[in-house]
Amino acid sequence: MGRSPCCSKVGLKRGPWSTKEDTLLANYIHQHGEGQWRSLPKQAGLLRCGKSCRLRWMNYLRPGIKRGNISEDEEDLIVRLHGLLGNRWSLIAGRLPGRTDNEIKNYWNTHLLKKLNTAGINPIPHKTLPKKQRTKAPRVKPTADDQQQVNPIKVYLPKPIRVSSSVFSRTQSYDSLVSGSTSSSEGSGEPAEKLTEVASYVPCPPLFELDDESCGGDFLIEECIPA
DNA sequence: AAAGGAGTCAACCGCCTATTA
DNA sequence: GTAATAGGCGGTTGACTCCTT
Repeated sequence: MGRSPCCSKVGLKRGPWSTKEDTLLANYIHQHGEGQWRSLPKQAGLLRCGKSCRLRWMNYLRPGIKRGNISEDEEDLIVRLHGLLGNRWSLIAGRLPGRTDNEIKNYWNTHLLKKLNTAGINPIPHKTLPKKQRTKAPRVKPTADDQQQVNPIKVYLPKPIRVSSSVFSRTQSYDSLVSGSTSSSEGSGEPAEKLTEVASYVPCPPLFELDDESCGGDFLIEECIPA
């Protein structure tokens, strides 16, 4: 079967959004709510593809979006979550209120990858997620009743690994690890030693390496990552 | 001051999955 | 059961800005 294009590109505007377009989109969504992205541009009077409208709303116009100034805590959380989830940017973004998947993805590619590489850390501690396991939540909006009954999304995690507090403390930021300014490595100046210590930071072994039997039970991601 | 390189990030592309007809 | 459609996602691109020479 042929895939129809998401929209006819003839006559549609591309590139950066003007403030007028932003206003039109935001006003329309405030009045009618999100969704119906295909028909939205026409009804809102925008010469844009529906996907483009959705992206603009999700990454820029949506209320509550924080922009820039990713804090050390957030950075730390991104690295931890990436270690667990890999390039599942939308999932990672879901754990960082006000942050978008696009922003996190950009931040990872421009800042964190470099930082990790500099520190000699393999930024891909997990295996690529098998395509089969790419699951999504049902698109139907749950009712209030459903939300009470619905099971939280479970993520299979291996058993937690105890890492000696001499390697790093819970309060130690990722930055301090990468920069090597830990008290334990201070002054040692031994690159190999530092590398080993930092490698221990990777919070869990590869997430999807384990089959169901060897998994050792399911854990909620909340148990591993502080909200 | 100008040119070129590097860094950043908004937006696009194409694929995948879920839903609907 | 199958095809079409819609929404969502991750990867990539390219325009813009900043920095260095």
